[in-house]
Amino acid sequence: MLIGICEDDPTIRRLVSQAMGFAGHEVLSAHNGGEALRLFGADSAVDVLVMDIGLPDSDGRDVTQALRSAGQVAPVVFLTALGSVHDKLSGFGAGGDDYLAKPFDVKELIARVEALGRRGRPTSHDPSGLVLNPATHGIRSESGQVLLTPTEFRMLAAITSRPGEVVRRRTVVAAAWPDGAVVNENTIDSFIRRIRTKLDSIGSPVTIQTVRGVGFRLL
Amino acid sequence: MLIGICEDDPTIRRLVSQAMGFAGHEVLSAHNGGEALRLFGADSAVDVLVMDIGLPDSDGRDVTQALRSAGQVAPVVFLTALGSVHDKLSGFGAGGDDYLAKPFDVKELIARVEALGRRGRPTSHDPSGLVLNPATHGIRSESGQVLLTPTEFRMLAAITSRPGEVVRRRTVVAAAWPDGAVVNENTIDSFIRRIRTKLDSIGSPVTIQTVRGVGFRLL
DNA sequence: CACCGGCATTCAGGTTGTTGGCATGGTCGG
DNA sequence: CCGACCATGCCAACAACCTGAATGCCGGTG
Repeated sequence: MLIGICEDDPTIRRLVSQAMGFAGHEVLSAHNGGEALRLFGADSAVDVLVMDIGLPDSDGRDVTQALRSAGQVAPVVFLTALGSVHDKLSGFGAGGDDYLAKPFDVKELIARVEALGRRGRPTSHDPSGLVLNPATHGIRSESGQVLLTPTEFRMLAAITSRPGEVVRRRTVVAAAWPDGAVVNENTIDSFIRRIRTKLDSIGSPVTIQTVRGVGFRLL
Repeated sequence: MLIGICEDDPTIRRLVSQAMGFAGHEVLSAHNGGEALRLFGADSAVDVLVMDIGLPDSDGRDVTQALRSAGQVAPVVFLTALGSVHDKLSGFGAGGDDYLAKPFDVKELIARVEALGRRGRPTSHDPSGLVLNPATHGIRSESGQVLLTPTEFRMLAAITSRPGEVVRRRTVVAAAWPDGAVVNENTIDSFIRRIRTKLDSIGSPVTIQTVRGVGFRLL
């Protein structure tokens, strides 16, 4: 895996880099927020980001949000000297996926990073390598990544949960509108269309096939 | 899972619906036998049916048999106010798979429903090695698989529900057009032909034999 | 408060797969 | 050998679906 690190303290940076190297991962490191924005944009292939919250030039949460709006969907682990619940929550609010208070055990960091990187169906190992990130509503394949809207994401999640199998329209609706809202049939098609557009905007190898009169399936 | 419930008592209906929702299942509910026949036909994707025996307009066992001959193969749990052994046996005789006496514990109902749902996943009880999947309208044999259209699927389901036995033309019609539509005799042949074509496009070992003047039979 | 941008929803029109039925030719039973 | 029944190929109508664009609905911003 390729891990992106944004951390101003050189000691921690080197420590983490070495440990990741031992664990078999590559590391790309940034010293501050500005560098992070350059290195970890949407075209960067990092699998997981490790982000210090207390950066010299900015707040790691702001950097993360900037990266998100630039299209970066990789999961993020925040590092911070502050251990309060409030900070933890604001970390998640900023689109973070995990949180670790300094001082931390390097092994724990590695474990969490690897867990995030693995995330994707453990059961139905989908052959496409399409990874959905619930924290950010982002999806990524080998060839790119893109952010989905909440409804788009729920809908796609329902379909990818059974790759290769047909998912009924009714099921897709139940997943996309959990409150049981009644929507025009056409609305479903509109969403499917936009998802398809986004899928192939990142050159994804997977496609959503429609099975007339039944539903959709991931191929 | 998609659970179909047929129960006239609104209290029980709501109770069960909510509980199923909590357990992560979708629910489709019918108030009486007639509605059940419309909602839970062969093209319905229900994974398990919960059927009250004491319905206002009919007997749940009769409804179940009607659904069976319409090609519905999902397992059924019967609910009843009567707890006698006799009723229990007649429930099994009607093609039921489990039995629960009122008043019942909702947790127990959920447990049984889930057990049945897991047990017969791609449901079809036919010995020929042909597997029908109601959720996807797909059929599979050792040698391959195809997707059928909704009408094709209902028709084939009716025939495979009695492998080896002759199914009358009128029975096939009733299964394929549950709304009681009147169709040209020739239309049946057209569909049979399409099904046959798809069957041998996957090199299926089973074939549909026509019994002149009577109907069809799976061999 | 007016404006803007993103999201959800709906509409209208074109496109395609499914249906149901026709015409034709074959096959079976008497 | 004839009529009833079934198989086959084909086509028109329809419903399901796709597509592009317009509308309404917030939450944030100047």
